[in-house]
Amino acid sequence: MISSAPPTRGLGPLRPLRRAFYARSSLEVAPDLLGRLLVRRTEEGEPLVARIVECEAYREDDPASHSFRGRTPRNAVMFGPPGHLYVYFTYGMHYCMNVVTGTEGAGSAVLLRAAEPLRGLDRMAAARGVHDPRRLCTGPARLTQAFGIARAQDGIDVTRPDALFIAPGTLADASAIQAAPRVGIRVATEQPWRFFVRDDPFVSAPRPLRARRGG
DNA sequence: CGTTGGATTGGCT
DNA sequence: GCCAATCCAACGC
Repeated sequence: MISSAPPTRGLGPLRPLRRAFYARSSLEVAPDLLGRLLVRRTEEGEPLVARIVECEAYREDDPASHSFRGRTPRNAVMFGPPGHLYVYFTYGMHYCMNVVTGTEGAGSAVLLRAAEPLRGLDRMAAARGVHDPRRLCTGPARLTQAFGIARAQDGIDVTRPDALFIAPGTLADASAIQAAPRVGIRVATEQPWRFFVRDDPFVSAPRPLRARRGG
């Protein structure tokens, strides 16, 4: 018996991608995040791990971006150095998380929208209040809630092997990466800056996970 | 200082 | 398909 690990793919090394990974255009970083592993370390237990399957690029010349109208206290982290976490609160109840990209002062980031939970599903379920694996990390606010990310994590450095980072995992096949318009925005809807793994069941649809007749 | 609406989700019709 | 939940940033006066 070599291993008692669950029968998933090997995770590879759980160490952070370096800052150079993030120091590129959000349009380059976003598709390069698909298949990577989001890793959450807390004081207790093994780390939470999920495979990123969907994200969206935002940039400063982009009317849909929080950074479009300049720096404010809320979006300040977006204008800082790459490789930091930008967490924002919205709709009075939800947090969403981005990784800052590009050069310091640019104001670009990638919104993490959905992931396939791989480790620590029980604790994700406890944080979310549901158990269906497809409802744990499928959607930006769900992902953030499952990972215990909130205002306190705004600005943390994701190139450190601390609270939250992204490990190399296995980049999704280029042939499986699909681009489409971003979700939930009212402007710049013509830009295909949402990137996701085609046919992956953990990608969020505009109305995901509703019971479908015969489905 | 008042108003508006949001990079969402879950529940009901 | 529709809408409430529930806070607060952004903006106009």
